[in-house]
Amino acid sequence: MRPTVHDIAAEAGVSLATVDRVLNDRPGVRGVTKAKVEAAIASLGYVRDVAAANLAKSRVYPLVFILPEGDNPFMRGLEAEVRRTGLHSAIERTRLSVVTVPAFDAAALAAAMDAAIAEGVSGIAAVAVDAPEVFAAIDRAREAGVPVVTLVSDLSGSGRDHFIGVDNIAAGRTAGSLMGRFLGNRPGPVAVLAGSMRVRDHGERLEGFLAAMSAMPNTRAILPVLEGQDDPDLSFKLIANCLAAVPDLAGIYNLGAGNRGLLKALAAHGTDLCVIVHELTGETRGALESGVIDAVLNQDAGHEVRSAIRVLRAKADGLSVNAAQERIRLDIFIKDNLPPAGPDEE
Amino acid sequence: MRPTVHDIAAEAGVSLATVDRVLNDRPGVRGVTKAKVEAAIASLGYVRDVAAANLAKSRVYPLVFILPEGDNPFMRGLEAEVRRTGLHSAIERTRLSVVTVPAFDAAALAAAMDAAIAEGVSGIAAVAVDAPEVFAAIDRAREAGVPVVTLVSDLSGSGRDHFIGVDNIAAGRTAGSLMGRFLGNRPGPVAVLAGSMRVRDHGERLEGFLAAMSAMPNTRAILPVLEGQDDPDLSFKLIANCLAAVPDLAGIYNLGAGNRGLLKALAAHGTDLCVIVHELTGETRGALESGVIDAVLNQDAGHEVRSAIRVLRAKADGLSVNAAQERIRLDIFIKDNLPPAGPDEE
DNA sequence: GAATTTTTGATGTACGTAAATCAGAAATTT
DNA sequence: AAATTTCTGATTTACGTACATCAAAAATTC
Repeated sequence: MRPTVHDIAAEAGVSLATVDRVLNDRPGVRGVTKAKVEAAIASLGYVRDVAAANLAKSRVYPLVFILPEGDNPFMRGLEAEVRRTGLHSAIERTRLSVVTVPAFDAAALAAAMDAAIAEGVSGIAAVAVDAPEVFAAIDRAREAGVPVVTLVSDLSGSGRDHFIGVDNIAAGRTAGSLMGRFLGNRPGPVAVLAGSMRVRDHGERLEGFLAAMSAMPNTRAILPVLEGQDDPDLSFKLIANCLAAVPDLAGIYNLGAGNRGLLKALAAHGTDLCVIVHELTGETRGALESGVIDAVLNQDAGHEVRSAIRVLRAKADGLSVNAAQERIRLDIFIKDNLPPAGPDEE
Repeated sequence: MRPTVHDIAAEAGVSLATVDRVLNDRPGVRGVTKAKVEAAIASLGYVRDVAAANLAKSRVYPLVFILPEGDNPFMRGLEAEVRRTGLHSAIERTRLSVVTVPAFDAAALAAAMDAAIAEGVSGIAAVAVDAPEVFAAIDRAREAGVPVVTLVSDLSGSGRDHFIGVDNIAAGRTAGSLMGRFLGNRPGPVAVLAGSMRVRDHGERLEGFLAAMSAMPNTRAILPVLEGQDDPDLSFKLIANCLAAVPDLAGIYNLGAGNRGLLKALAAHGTDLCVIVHELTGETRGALESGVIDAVLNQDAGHEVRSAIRVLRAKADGLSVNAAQERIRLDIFIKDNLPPAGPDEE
């Protein structure tokens, strides 16, 4: 049986009220007495029963997810995952809400964060935009005692409590390594399609990709990066032009979100290219199964949402987080280890 | 504010006691009344507050993990993970214990299960051995109302409530696909090292591997399976002999646990072979980083333990499980996406 | 040493549910 | 219609913690 506050009171030879004062940092306890109580806590190995405490406080945890607007399939999947999780998490005294803001709009993100703080949420998860306004908003959250985690795109150097997402440099390296090995000694250059180089994730992925490709035994030309702005039509045009202009093209790495345009261009082409992309969706899954795509790198939206909730709740309670458990892994999917289709793949 | 039992009583026009009888399936409620209460539950969207319920029941969940003895690194990692998790999970009213039994000993496993049932545990997680005794023991657990999940090695067709582990056929296929693609058009046969073909996992991995290899564009000879009994010395001898006898060997797939012997033989050889193995440990991590091993397929022990706990608790409470969340993924590691070393890698 | 302040104890209520008891009402049987 | 059985209500205690109040004790100040 785990010790309770009563056991501590008995062990320390004080009253329950005093134990309560020590446990909850209430004033009116002499240093000597406080030390006695703390010794009893330590010797009995007391751990507060969070469930009972929350019940007594009738505490709920309103958490806000701030996500970019637009038709980025990954973000929409993330949103769907939050909503789905929200249905089941009332049980755990958590109330989730989603706010969307224009993509890459630092001012809007900062405003949304301030609104959440004003509403008195107990935690914020946001896809960070790299701008001073956002740093400042995070600092304000910190002052207000509201924990903040960055989602998918980090903001290291800011006051954020935790980052939930993959290591994008490693993701790029992984793509480069697979591309190099899959191509072997087959000649021909490789094209890279990105959304925009102004986004930190994309920059990091490219960096890793180039590093891994240049470490391969046989050197291979990498064409200048195509920036498709994650727009299907523009991506289609860029890739179609590239396929026409570079007949000996050996592979394509899409490190951004615009897979739809890429796949459309490949369909018109008839492909024996090595194609590696990010994010497992219904479309990329189909292309993987049919052999158009060779590998998909993925971060699991469900895991990210659940991890964000666990971390924010732990931070709100002042508890520590299990770093190993909260690490988001980079999944490599080839057609042989595809998981059964989930509900969030369109 | 979420509705409580009091709200339901008011809504249904019955007393609190009656609501309690309906909620907990206690006898003494007429069909009409029961229907009224259930209607109220549905219309108010009542969900039982599990935390409060557990508090009231002062319920704890004693769970048993039954694992094979021996120096199988993966099993020992699993055990360490259970112990580590056990330290933190007292908070969640779960009490974990580990029982080890001789590997592949069906009678011992069945006896351990019966002992756990007799002790009144509220859930059993076991690495299943494929034998009638075990089927019978699972049935006895079922009759006693004790949920059972199989861990790592499944026993489909039995009464087990859930399987926690990877799809081993898909794992074999993945290994085969990677092997084929990494080798490209390089000639030479491939060797397969297993522990024992009498273990179901190993059989399934081989099956998947052979299927994927034969689906590759260029055919390639697969040497007869070497059975190293997961023993370092025997594995070393088998691989050393093979390397000597087959000078043009192109690759090795170890689908079992005996990586130590394999690595020792490779170290003495100086390798440009394509090597794919299972289970990320300190040794395989090092070999991956140094380039001796090309890919490691892994199932995360921490995830499996946490998943087993969640599933057993849900089953014990008669709740449903989130299948997508509980699916154990097959991780593909190459040197570029290695996670930081965890505590369970020796 | 008296007056004051600070510290401590005792006690009660609340959170949402479980579980038990006993009395009374309703339904069923005789 | 009476006796019996089956349901239902009212009430209480408990789980472990939070939080408030008031009185009593101890320490401090004057």
